[in-house]
Amino acid sequence: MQYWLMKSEPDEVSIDDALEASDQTVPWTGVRNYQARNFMRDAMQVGDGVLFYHSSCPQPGIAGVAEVASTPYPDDTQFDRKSKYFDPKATRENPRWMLVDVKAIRKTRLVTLDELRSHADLGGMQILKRGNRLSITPVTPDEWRHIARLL
DNA sequence: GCCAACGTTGGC
DNA sequence: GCCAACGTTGGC
Repeated sequence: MQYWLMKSEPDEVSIDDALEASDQTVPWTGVRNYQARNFMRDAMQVGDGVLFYHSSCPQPGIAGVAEVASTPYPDDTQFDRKSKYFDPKATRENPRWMLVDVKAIRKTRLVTLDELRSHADLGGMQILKRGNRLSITPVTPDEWRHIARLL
């Protein structure tokens, strides 16, 4: 069992959108970074805990709790010419981008970046590091427990 | 909209 | 394999 923080732009998929989806589950489409892909493809297990993070919005922060709900499979948007996530170098035989399904468990109060920064125990979180851009990052069990108490 | 940080691309 | 140029991310 591992823990993860996954960023989503609420304009695209918010925690509310995920909760309203069928089975409260959404495919985590659009990741086009190899490190983030590798986490989904190689490291995630069904049932892993997920902090659902809202980014690129007026109030960035942790907005909900979710879990990994599938094994990895190809991200369909890479094959769709009309999608902004289309990748001309990807083929069905040789997909480049893999994803997992994420099942929303519950919406939480918004734990903002400022609040996260105010907790010394969370100082090591990747999301708080300068220049961090990775949309999926591992969360340690200690960080998970600490954040769970804030929610 | 700005811009620092960082990933990717491609010429060499 | 280096590295400059370019593109993207994401908080502010």
